[in-house]
Amino acid sequence: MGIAELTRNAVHVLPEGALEDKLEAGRPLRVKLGIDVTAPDITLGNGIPLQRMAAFQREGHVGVLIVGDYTTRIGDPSGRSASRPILSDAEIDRNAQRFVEQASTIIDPDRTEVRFNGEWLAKLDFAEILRLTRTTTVAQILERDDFAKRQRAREPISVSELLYPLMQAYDSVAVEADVELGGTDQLYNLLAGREVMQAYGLEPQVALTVEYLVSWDGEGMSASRGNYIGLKEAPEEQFGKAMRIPDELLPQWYRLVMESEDTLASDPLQAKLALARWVVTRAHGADAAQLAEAHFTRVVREGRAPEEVSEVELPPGDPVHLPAALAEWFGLSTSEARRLIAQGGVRVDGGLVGELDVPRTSLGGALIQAGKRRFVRVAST
RNA sequence: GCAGGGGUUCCCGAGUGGCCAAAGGGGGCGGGCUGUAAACCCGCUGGCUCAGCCUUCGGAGGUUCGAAUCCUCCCCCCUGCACCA
Repeated sequence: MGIAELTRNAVHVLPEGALEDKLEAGRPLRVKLGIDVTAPDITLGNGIPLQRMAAFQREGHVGVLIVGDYTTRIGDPSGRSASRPILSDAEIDRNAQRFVEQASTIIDPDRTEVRFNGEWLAKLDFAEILRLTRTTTVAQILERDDFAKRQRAREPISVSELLYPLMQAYDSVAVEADVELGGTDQLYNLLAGREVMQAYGLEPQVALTVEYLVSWDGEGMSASRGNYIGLKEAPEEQFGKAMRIPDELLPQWYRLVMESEDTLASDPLQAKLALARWVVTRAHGADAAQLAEAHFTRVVREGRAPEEVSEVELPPGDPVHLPAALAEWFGLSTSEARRLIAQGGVRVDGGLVGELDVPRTSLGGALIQAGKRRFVRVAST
């Protein structure tokens, strides 16, 4: 146990020796992790630092989960950055609600404080904000790698974005964090938190960053990029997406996600199946994992229809104009549906479709397939 | 404020009067193959009951038989200068 487990998969634990000192004090440490509310899902990527939080909790420490509702509400006023859409209050609240539920697949909810940063940020008046801004300099903030890159690339940086690290740092002041967790991309923000805490007369937090989980597209997993597995996503989705990662990423996923020391089985398919099973099991339990795997085997590997297929109604008219019907059933545009048919991607009861207009009688009760894994059953007349 | 450079289809990015629904790449989708929703190969990728029609190139007008491409005004971004409590 002890420190090795707490810092598993860590990249930075700064400053050196500080964590040890805090642990020696013997009191429960407050371990902070902030999460954005821009997307409704917490991802397997967020799971990596959450797993560290869980490790601290097992040692008797307290997790402090910060929901960035206020930071999200403010958004990015440049209006240019699509990566930070401004959400409505209702959406933010709904997302925040789901967060705790999702995070609880990893952390111990009984040893977790959930705090919304609007709780303190909303109360700051201008004078206090100025006090906060005096703790740092523009040069320091621009040092941060992504700002530096955008400067070089001559991309816009709004002033409010420069304030983000300070807001996050202030969170640490508000909750009196002992340790702040984050991906390696967060290193700057975590260190900024130290300086600001010090300026506010608090003992600065320890910055603990963990490796960033790389997704199937080779990019860091993030909700805004869409390349993620949600911690509470449907079992079949989780399973399929896990099977989607390239073989080369398996060792990293084993280490970061499963925290497994296993040298991988020589058979990458088996290794990946085991990973997929593991992910679904943690989120939904072993039974769900088994069902998800059965679904995967049946639909993806064997190319058969799933056991459960949702039922749809036939549109009026005879013959039935298939592009319009498919568009309706599968949420496509009729043009997409046409292409799908033209490319041999549509089957009715297993038979390839060539015609755009099909007699009504041939569709009643039929199994319609669009592509490899989209199925629908037409209600029998 | 002044000067210069920019805003193109989901993203990046070509395109400077007709051959442009717009190159190329990414992503996505479909097909093939397979050990997987890996890898690889091929195709498709604005909409529409589709050999045709309709709507797109920051916005609004205009020139022209014809505009993403030319003109006018406006909005936004970048760089430099000026300003700098």
